[in-house]
Amino acid sequence: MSVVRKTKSVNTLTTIFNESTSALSVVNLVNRLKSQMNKTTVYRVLERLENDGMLHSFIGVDGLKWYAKCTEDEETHQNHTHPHFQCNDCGKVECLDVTITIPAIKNKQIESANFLITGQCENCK
Amino acid sequence: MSVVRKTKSVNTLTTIFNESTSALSVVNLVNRLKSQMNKTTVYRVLERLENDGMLHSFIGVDGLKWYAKCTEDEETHQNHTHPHFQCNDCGKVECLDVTITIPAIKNKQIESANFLITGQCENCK
DNA sequence: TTGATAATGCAACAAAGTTGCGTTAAATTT
DNA sequence: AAATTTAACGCAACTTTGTTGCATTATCAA
Ligand SMILES: [Mn+2]
Ligand SMILES: [Mn+2]
Ligand SMILES: [Zn+2]
Ligand SMILES: [Zn+2]
Repeated sequence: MSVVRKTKSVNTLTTIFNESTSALSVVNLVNRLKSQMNKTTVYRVLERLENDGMLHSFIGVDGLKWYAKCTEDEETHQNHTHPHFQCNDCGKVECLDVTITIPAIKNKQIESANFLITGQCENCK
Repeated sequence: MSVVRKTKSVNTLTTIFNESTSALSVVNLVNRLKSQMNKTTVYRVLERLENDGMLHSFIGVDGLKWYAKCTEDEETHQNHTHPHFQCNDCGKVECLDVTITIPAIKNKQIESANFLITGQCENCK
């Protein structure tokens, strides 16, 4: 349990992620919350929410950090290995509910996998 | 043809990649070549070598940019979609010669895919 | 050897993310 | 309800990665 106090910042970010269907970049959040909280706070709250299992993070094509809400299944079973999709046209990033099977790689111990698929989303293709 | 002059910097970096079996991060290259060339030059030469099809790049787990030599097959057929492996213990990054099949994702047009698998390499597991 | 210009060095900059520390405000105790 | 504790915050300064503009250098071909 990383978040021990329900602060205004925690509530704001929790609400944003609960109301969003897509992933959100830290840069985006820092910008739109500029008047409400400090950028350091954004980084720290997101980190805590991830530790709590509410959010998960990944790196986008541009190298920026993105966060998305975990599904109930993920929160309980820590099954966080799903691919992400980033639209090259509108920039939207989403979690994909598909399973990608990783072949066994000889002499290597696999711990986690990050899949990032890019292309055109439903609105842009 | 992006590289039109065989400069000392181009030769240095070409040799490094020809002699390396693993991928190399730009940060690493900038550091070890500090006495030989400017960091701007490192960035620019790598960009040109990638445009020429000799190297390909990808983003590591840490968000840093990595480069690796393309295989002959990749140089000719532009078949650059292979996974990469990053060792969590020693930090080594390699290209993996395995095929990962991306399932069709409805309502989305897939353009490219980045796969990054992390774990322990042969030396560290 | 000379001339055109691709490539480099350098310094300044931009953007993402981190750190330290004093202050504020949640939550708990009295 | 007031006092206490300390998690969380704001702010400023900093670090790191990567980029840009421009003067200078060195490659290559005429
Ligand atoms: Mn996701
Ligand atoms: Mn590769
Ligand atoms: Zn789109
Ligand atoms: Zn290793």
